[in-house]
Amino acid sequence: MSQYIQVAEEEGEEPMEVPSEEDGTLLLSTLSAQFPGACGLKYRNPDTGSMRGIRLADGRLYPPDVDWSNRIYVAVFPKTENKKKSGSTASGSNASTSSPDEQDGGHYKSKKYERQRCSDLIVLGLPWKSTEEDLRKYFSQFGELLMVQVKVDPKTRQSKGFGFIRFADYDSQFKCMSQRHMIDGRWCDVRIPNSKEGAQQIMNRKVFVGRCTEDMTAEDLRNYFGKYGEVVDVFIPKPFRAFAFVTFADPEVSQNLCGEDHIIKGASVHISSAAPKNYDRHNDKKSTSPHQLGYTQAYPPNPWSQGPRGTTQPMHNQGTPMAQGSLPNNLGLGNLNLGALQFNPAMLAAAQAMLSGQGGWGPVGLVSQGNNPPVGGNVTPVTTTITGGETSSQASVQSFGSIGSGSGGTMGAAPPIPNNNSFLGWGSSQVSASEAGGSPGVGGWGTPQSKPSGAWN
DNA sequence: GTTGAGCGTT
Repeated sequence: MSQYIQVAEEEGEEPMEVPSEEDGTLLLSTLSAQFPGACGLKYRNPDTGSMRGIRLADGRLYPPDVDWSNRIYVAVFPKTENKKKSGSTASGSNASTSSPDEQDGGHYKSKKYERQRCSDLIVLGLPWKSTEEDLRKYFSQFGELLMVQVKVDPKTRQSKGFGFIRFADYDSQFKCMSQRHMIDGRWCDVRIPNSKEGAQQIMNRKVFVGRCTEDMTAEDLRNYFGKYGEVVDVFIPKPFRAFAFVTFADPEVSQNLCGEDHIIKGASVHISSAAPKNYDRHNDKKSTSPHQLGYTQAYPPNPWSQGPRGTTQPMHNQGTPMAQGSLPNNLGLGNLNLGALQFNPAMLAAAQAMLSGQGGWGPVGLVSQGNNPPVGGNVTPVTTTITGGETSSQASVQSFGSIGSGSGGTMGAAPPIPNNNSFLGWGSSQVSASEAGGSPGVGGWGTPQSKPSGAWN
């Protein structure tokens, strides 16, 4: 049965509730949707005083007992991301880049966010009166800022209502983009600027594994590929169709494997890039518009952010982000080497159908698994009010306390999200500073929880 | 001293 599980980013911190599946397991994708980069769960065993790890298999976390009970779990992150643990010392030396799953020091290193570069971010919807100092104060909660700008009219010095920021590290950027922001009483959006479109290094985390044999189970593939990096999903079409999809947490791992042949259970499988789901096999090319490809949705890890020019797609497509634009030749099925007859056309068509059906695209950071959408129906906002110090400016952070389709509902049955920024009343709704501390003025939501001033998770 | 979808005097 489904229940909500309390998870904290670190022990002692305020937990957030994440929904389990009907079978009682917690999808790793559900966890990582709220805790980007998380790769597992643990909790402190009161009997022994030590931390106890939660079983993870095939992208699912299993309750330690008959259910999850009421204990508070702590999200586990790959060592390289656990900056808080490493403290301020030796932060520059990346002694280990391995994820916990990584074995035997292979030549594939899991870089996680290290390879993700920061971009300038545009901040839209700023109050006219907000200054760069205000922005710096507000956005510093997410991490070190390298740049803060508020665009003003050169003559009047009046703010144009938008600005730009840049974080020093991707993790900060990721966190910042994963939510909307209440700044001086207005909801503001942080997005990748249009001018930076295509400059992102979006890489597919999902690989196509061809020439699979029938005796290869998902566990086999997970075990095998686990030595190259953290595997977040394995998908084997049923009935047997001689191929599978393996999704890694790190797109670089996927890319490194592409083109290689590997021996699994005595059979030679071929690994190649999984095609985007909108690949147009009739014209033997992918769709021309990157927006139609879901590309603009692929980058911002903010699942609630609209894409530029209103191209927001429903978020029920699970899947992986895809190299696009900057990596023109690794898309589609053109790189599956038909000429070598490694796969027959029926197999390719079946593979494409699978990708189209279950979705090959998704936002970075929303580790996908199975057919479960990362965003469900009912969403409960958490509003944090942040007082901007002596400037008396007030800002609050909105994140989500729980995501799911509510009691009894399955996430798979969640309705698609409308393709516009009025979803959940955003886009046009603005909340006064006085309202911000209480119920957000966005329609249909339940009672928001409050968090201490300045808190982040 | 007004406005509220957008995209950056370098």
